[in-house]
Amino acid sequence: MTLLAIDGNSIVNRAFYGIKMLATKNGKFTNGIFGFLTILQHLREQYSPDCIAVAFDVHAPTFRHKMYDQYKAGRKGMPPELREQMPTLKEILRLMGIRTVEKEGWEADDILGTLSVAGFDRIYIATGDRDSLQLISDKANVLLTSTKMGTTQTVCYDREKLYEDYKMTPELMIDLKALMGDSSDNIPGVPGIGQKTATDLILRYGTIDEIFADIDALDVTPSVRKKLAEGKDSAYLSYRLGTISKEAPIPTGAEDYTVTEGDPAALRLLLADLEMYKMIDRLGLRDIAVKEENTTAAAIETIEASFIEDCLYSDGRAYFTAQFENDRFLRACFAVPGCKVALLRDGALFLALLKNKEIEKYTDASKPLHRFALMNGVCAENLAYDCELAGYLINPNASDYTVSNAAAELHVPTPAGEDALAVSAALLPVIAEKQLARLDADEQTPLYREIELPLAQVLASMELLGVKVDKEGIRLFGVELSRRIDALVDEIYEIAGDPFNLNSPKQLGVILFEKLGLPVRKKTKTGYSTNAEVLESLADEHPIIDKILEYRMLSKLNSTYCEGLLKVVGDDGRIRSTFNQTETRTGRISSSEPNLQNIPVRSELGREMRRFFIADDGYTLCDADYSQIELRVLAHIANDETMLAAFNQNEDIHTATASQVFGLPAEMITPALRSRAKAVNFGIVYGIGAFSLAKDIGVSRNEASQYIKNYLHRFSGVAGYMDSVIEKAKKDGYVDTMFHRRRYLPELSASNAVQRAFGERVARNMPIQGTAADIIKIAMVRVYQRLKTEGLRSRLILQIHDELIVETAPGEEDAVKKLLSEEMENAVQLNVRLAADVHAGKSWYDAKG
DNA sequence: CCAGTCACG
DNA sequence: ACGTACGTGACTGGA
Repeated sequence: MTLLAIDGNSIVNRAFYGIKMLATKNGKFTNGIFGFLTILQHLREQYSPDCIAVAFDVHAPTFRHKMYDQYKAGRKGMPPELREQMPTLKEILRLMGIRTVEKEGWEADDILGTLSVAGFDRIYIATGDRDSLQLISDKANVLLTSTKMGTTQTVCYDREKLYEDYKMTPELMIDLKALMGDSSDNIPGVPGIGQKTATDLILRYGTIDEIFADIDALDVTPSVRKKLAEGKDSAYLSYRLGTISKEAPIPTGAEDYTVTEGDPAALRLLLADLEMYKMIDRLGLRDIAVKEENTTAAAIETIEASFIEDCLYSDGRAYFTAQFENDRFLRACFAVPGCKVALLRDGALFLALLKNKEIEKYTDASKPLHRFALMNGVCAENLAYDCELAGYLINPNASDYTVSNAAAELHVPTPAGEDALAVSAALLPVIAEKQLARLDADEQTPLYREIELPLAQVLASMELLGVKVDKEGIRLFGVELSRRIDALVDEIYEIAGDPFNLNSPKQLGVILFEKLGLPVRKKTKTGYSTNAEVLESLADEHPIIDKILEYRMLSKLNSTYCEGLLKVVGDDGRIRSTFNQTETRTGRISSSEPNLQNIPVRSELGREMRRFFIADDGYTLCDADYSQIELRVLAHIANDETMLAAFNQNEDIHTATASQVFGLPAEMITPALRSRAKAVNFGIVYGIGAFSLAKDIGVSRNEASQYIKNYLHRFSGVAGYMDSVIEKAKKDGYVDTMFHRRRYLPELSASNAVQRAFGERVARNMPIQGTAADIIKIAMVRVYQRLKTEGLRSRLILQIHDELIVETAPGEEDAVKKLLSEEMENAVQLNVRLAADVHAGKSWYDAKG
């Protein structure tokens, strides 16, 4: 029989500090539990133990801790974020059929010690605490876990490995500690004797008994001899404190620790409450039927569908999941009454169903359906439900929004079945009902039905259309960049004296800060920081710096934009991106593979890239971007009279801000002052801090702090908003936008001040960024619809957060310009006018003002 | 697979 | 005493 004995406290601590703070949307912290279970599964897979014991310390009340237990006083108490996870962790272990062991007056160490001599053939002791190495024996191994770079690694120690690493036997580890002490455990050892001397003494003389038998006979320096003589009592006290007991009064039989079946159904429920859907999979609980209100989920029966009528549910609606491969239809599964699933393989029939306006459709993800329909020249009609979009609106903090995640979260029994597509389909009727009810309860139905659902079709259309590029132009630009890069590389190697990998911050750091001796301005956790901000501050120190900065810029342009984009140009000369609708925490869309939302513009050379984004023959590009949408949204939400007045009188907002902050009339605001005010405005939107503002505009921290004070004094509406939004966030646990898009903020209840401060900045920013995102989404849907209903051939092809681009057909330019500015400026009625600037041109470069 | 860097709004 | 503005995605080097 094999026993895995785990030091619960030690492992959960490692897990807690090794994994970034995870929390459920209700603000329950879960990272300690998650990390522990990850390590546990790892150990189970690697060592296949028959029996498992998890030992925990019993924590004495705090006063006792301080009064009597002085040797433990140096140990830090558990942070509340971890403490609150402990009862749940123990409950999870119980439901997994794993025994936990704790005994008043005994530490987890002692329990492990006792188990290390129990009647098993092999005992693996898992802990992060090196103390336990003394427990190694012929049948007991110690699995020492450590967290390196976020991942936990375990090293299996037996006698040999211990000797290899420490030149010690397990027994001598206690003697070693008796001499050198352990500050983390408040074990004094012999004062003045460190690891080096202690190891040396033990290697030469053996145990402390042998060392102290005759101190005068030892071949050591007089000072060491003196320290030993004075520290003898302390050494023996330390020996006793450092010896792990093997006599804790706990059960030691194999039958006591055999892993039982536990209660998988309850375990699945509990893990679902903790939103640990990946863990449910990893523990093989995905298909555990959850018993709820006497309903036991039945197994799925699959039938073939030959007619649309075969595909409908009892309410006449269609609930289905579909599978595509490169936009080719493979199959669809429809939930039909009686826990049956109808399998449809006929693409033509599926298309007919999609375009049928009478049938209300409920699906896991609608964008692929829109893509399929649009590719075949029709529109998917009457889509009432998209599980991903619903899940995203309910809580956008997750990473995916699958039907099975929703089922786990909502405690919906999962029917048994091999085919994930069929299982998801079978779940849809009940999942849809529950999620739609939740959206309603959270007042998100309009956001869902009028913004997100229609937007899915707009994004599908944009993805299919893509944007035309001048492939040859990009290639030539890349050739020119490569030429300049090669020349720069030669010059840099020449100055540095040796060739090295310029793309490696590590190697560059060695050259700059060791070889050339430049001053170190900032460090990262892995070494010297070499980012642009640091390099710019070193530009006057050495001529190599400017060349490196130029190299960085050119190689970024070449690798990401020239080479990267060339790889994804389609046969028709167009680039097609994916627009992700459930990615960001704020409600923005993101773009990937390739990202078309970060094409260079800020540097003149980078901006050249936009000359290669062009319109089809005879067409032009119409580019419309909102002017200061986030600040306008802020003015509205905060109902700030001063800011509203500035916008409504068409003043330049940064100048107006400068005028308020610096107490000068607008005519006296210099470009430098305006630029500072601009940074203040950005800071306000991001949740401002004096330090960062100071760094950004290069003034003292005090000065920056004064600007912020002035700002909040002059814009009292904004000041009031900043306070009230945080108050609301703390009360409700979430913030929301004008259109009720939500973001939960578990960070706000963190005990760590840095994390809490982050939560507060997010609370200030999300309603602003999110409302702006809502607004442009409304505009996108309307622009798309109007282009269609007005019979125009022009098409919306790109969105860059506050900017829309329409590829405009010959002769439609005036109509499109008018349509864009109308729909963007009138997407919502705020207390402030929304303004959009519209320009047309042959390329994106030309169309952008 | 993560950290560092840098492109965008 | 400590870390430092919101939201993204792509590329590179190196464990």
